Amino acid sequence: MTPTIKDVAAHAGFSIATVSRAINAPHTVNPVTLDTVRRSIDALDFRPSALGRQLRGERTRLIGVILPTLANPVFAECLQGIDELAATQGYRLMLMTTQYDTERERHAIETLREHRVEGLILTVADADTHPLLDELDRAGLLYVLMHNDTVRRPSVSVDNRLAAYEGVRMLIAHGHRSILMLAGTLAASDRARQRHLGYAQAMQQAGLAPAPALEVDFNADELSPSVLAHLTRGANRPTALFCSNDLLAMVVMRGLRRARLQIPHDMSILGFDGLAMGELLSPPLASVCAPNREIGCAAWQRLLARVTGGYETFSETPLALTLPHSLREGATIAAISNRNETTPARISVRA
Amino acid sequence: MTPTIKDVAAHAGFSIATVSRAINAPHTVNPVTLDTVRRSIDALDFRPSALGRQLRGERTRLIGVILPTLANPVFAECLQGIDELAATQGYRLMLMTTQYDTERERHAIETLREHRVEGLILTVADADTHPLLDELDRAGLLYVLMHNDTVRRPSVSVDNRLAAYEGVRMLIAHGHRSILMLAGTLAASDRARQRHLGYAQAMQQAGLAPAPALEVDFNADELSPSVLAHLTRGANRPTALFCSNDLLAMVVMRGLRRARLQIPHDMSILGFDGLAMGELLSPPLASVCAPNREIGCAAWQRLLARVTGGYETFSETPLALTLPHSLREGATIAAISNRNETTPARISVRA
DNA sequence: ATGAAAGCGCTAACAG
DNA sequence: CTGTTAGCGCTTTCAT
Repeated sequence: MTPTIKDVAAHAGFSIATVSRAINAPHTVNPVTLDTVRRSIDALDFRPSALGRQLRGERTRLIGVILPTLANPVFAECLQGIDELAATQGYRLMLMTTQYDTERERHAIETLREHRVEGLILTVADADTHPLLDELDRAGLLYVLMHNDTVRRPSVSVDNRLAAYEGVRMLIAHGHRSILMLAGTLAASDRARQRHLGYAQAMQQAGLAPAPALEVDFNADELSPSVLAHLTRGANRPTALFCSNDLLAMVVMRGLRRARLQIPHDMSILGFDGLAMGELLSPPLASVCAPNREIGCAAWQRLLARVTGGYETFSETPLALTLPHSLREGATIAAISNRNETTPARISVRA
Repeated sequence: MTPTIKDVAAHAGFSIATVSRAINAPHTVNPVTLDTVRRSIDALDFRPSALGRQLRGERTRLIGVILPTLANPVFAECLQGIDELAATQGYRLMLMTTQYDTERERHAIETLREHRVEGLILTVADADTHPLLDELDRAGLLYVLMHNDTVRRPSVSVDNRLAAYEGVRMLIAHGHRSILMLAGTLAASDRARQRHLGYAQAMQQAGLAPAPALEVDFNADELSPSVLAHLTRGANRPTALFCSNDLLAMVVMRGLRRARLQIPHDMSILGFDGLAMGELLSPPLASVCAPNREIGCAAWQRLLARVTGGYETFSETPLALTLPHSLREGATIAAISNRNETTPARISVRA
């Protein structure tokens, strides 16, 4: 069906070796021959099989990418960065998503290894304790994590703790004293932990009491009554919410609006991720921003350096590469008077 | 480095054929042998090379996916659908993005063909006149388009013309008479054309004058003065905008807000795509919704049917599969009194 | 400058 | 039930 190098050789009247050379090292073959061969290649619409090549040579120029989901633009943004560089440098991407499911993670890694990918770029729930990553280490398969917050493994991320700390300090600077952190239900992730740590530190430093993260079901249409109760009831109801990611922040805002709360008048909102889309919201979402696309690019570059560089196993740069974060003030944060947080917050012009 | 079937054979003391059988047809080998072989496989951490397999067998179980960009969630949503089914059915995805660049499209197709993908799922700017697709037809490489609106090629989409028609009718039903369509600058796409057609039909049918689509730069931070002039100036300024996609709608809304226009009070907005995220906006974005995820799923199923089914070249179902669209009323549309469109619109409770 | 031949990792006849 | 062998499409010595 599909023509092979043999067909070309026969058509051109040369050996397959010559055809191979004509393709891979044109200068080593007689110009006239070269021309003939090329004509045959065109005539047959021949396309060298990557399979055959890869089997022969060592390099597959294939990189595996494993992401939790594409429903969250954070990962789509990272992937954009990766894809851009991959395309430039002649590498192919094999993509698999896991929905944070360990079984699917295992399966993805397995599949990708069977395809002899030269390396892996991935995001997992919790990197430190992930057995599959230990396995990769043992097997010597190169990988770089994105977003995972760990010093034990090759990774690219922001300083989640510090970033969250600064974000919450900003809330405090705006006069908020009762601040709650919200997280998704599956949020046993390393970065969610770090973000909560930063939240807690900022609170304590201001002499405020940090609370455990409140879990919110991402997919529910409405906020659950119990969550809503937490957010609205009496005495020391929170005036600001720190959401562990932007998508969650958006879901929460919708829930609050449906419950007739106004943002930021009745509740200030701070997200995390810095989704490009957040800026398009009304009001623009305040967020602790990670450079998602750049994280993807950096992960790619680190991986490629190791893949091509070869042997500098460690001792090079630190395992964890930390990229700078930034604060997007947005307009979902209102300053409030410090007088009395139990009454509905008042709008301040300073916001 | 990586162990091969030979290593396993040597380690187990059997031939490579037996090892191969132990893997692919366990029931055909002696249980004791099987056990030994499996032990060796584990001991060596052997993983059969997909390369070797593919080279031998006909099937690569590899599908290429070519998307314009992942920055627009429309495509990420489609990809989710594809990926879900691919994972279930044991296929691998090779992903490439093009940024609507023809050269990159060519390159992506080329690369994917070299990898002997069994089929292609893709979205291009304009399917009807796309020379590369003709080439695919000629070469007999199976493909299915997503979102492209054409009857000439295998595709899955909504009826863009009809959907847009209904959307604009909805605007008209809300009392709007001066309605403008906005499109992205690179919007020479087949679906943008169909959507404009639907817009024009709805307008004409209501005795209103359709205007050419107004081009808006997607990436600019602010709306250009000339665009803004179109939207706000005097006599018959539009009271509603039909945006050719949701992302554009969001950008436009930001621009309008910066220009101190209120939505929907001063301007009603209707998007197209039905991004999941649109529901999270405030106000929730009215949109003509395509079932993006399902489009991905359907494209996958059609492709796989052809890939595995084999020979029913045509005569089966029609080339273009049209999935049902829906209207999401959202809250970016206000009803206006029909009296006098030249004065600022008034809020109506009916919205 | 070109060709013959080996071999990459694997599967599939075909023998035994 | 197991082994031998050929060959998938290609690159790469090694001769010529």
